[in-house]
Amino acid sequence: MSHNEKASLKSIAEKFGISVSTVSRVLSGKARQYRISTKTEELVREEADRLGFSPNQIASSLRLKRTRTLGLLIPDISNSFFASVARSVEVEARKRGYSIILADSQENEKIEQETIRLLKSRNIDGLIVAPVGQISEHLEKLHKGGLPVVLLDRYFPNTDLPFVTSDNYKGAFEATEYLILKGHEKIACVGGLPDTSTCIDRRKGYRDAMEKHGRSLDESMIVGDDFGEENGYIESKLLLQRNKKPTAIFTLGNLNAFGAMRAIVEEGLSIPDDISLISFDDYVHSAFLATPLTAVGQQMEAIGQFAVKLLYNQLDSASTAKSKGISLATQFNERASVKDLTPNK
Amino acid sequence: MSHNEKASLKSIAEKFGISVSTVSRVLSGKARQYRISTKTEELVREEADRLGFSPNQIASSLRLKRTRTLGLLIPDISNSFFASVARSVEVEARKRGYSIILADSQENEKIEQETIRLLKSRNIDGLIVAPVGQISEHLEKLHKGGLPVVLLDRYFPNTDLPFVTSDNYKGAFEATEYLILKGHEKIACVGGLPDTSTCIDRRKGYRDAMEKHGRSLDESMIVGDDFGEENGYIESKLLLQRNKKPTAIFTLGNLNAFGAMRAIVEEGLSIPDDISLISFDDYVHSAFLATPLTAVGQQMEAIGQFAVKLLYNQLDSASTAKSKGISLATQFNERASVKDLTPNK
DNA sequence: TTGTATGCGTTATCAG
DNA sequence: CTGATAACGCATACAA
Repeated sequence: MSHNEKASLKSIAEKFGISVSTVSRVLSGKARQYRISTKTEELVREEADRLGFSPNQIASSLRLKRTRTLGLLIPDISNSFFASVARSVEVEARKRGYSIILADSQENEKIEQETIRLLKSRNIDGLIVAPVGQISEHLEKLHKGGLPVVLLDRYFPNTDLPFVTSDNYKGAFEATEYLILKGHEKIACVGGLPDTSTCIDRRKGYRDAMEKHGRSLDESMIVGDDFGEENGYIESKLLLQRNKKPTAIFTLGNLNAFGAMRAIVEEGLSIPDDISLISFDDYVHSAFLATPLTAVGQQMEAIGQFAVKLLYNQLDSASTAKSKGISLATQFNERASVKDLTPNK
Repeated sequence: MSHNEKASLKSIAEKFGISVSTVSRVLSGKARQYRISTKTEELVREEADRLGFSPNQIASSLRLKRTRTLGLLIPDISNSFFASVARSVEVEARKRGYSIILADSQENEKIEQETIRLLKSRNIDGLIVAPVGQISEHLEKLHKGGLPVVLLDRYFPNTDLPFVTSDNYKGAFEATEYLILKGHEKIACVGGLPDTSTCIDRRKGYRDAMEKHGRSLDESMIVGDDFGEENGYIESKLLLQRNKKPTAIFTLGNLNAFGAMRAIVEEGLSIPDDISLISFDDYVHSAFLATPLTAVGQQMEAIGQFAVKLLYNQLDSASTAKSKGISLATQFNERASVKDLTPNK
């Protein structure tokens, strides 16, 4: 039956004694435009269906200089936040006929740079990237070189690279204010990679909330080197062993929060009785944690969709929309990890 | 400076008045083999570096009929199990010079089939797939058509498609036996998509453990339609409202477990005092759950690595290794979600 | 309504 | 040691 060498426009054309162009036109939906006879069109269509044939995208890409492929470069796809965003990106991209080449930079700048080069050599039409470091040159160069780029989660303030992120400032501000209104004075801010926009904005939200409410700003309460669990653990542990412990910890990322929990448990303390905890990044199953965690949720699905949309605006030359960047609202999910220290009225 | 049209073998060749072939040879590391003069080689190398140029993979792919691209088709990349496996696959594949086109079938057979077609038209060199349904024809056809395929997580017993999965039978057997040894009689088995190998094997493990220990096998205690949270919730809820409630629930997947927890909480019961819970699939942060969850862990990273390795065996024509399938050991993680019902000695 | 011819950028073959 | 050339499969300008 199907012992053909390998289907192609040519093989189909030969089978019916017609030309490759005709087959190409039919299969790329241009039968109308070229006024191909219904008979011919049918013939080709049926044969293609029978063979399960679709034109070779590689050849097409070479010819059209367009691969309909997007690069998605993520620091850690096993992190639930990024996994959710990635899913959204993939689904949204496929809707528009684009495939996703996934790459994991493993939170490593060098891998990020190498991978970008790799992706470029694969002729992606656009790149969605959650950058690892604070260096933006390589991305700006790409962008200026004509490759559509959209930043995810983190952005670079001094560039015009479009981005999609949450309103990190406001989310952090609200979380901190919530703690303050619950009567907390000594609030620690734990975790985050210091030079990333996410960390900077969240810390600023924290600071401004403290100031607004006249809380003294103890800089030694703002600690953290990255978004990892280990860092949350270490910094929390140190904080908890001080003379003047904080009464609340605000972690800047979901992994930081789990590290903090580990430290808290290890110190024999409990949440929220001994110490309150709030985290940026909500967790799918936060409600089932030992103490249901109060957290700042992000709109992962929307982030992914916007990223694709912003990229699409750049891909579609007709589009005039030149969005610079988008901040999405966060959601404050109050659960049970914060103790109310205000005197009962 | 770099206001070149677009770098290519040709543009570089012209710049130095040499031939495209020579440039190609240098840049594909065949300078030695073709005994290119050191001078020429240097020249080309430097220029390529200066431009950050790598040969166009699309053109190369067309010529070589090999894309160095693998398809990774997953039912839900936002599920932490698959996210971890995906990360491992991507890292392992990149090590070997392969890129990953990620596709999410959204637990939908139709999307799976369409996507496979899409991936094929993109000329992937191999496919790693965690199939949604119980239909294997499309995959067998692919495989017989010469496309290397490796199944992930689930396999089809009556085919010779190579697979990587956990030892689901043994993991489930151990979990069930553990419950029995803790004195449980009425043990429910909740969740799982009935016709998948994972579900079948896990249920068989459950059944055999029950039988081995002379427990009556109440078929109405084996319930579930899929691996989702909602199904875990519904089935658990129904079980808990029976006259003769189970004293323990064994869920067949991580999402099922969260559904079960939700039902348990909603019924005003507590784990493990009122009901014990064990789940297949461990959870990164199971230890921090309200009741630290006893669970059967899988080796996500190894699964991903093996998948790539098995695929690689097929890609590498020189290889004789024709592995049929691999089962990886599970790990039983005892925590605190199971109550000991045995009389104190 | 259809066909012919060209080129996309690369690699392999063959020829020097 | 190097070069010219053909071919990979497709899409389009041009021709009929």
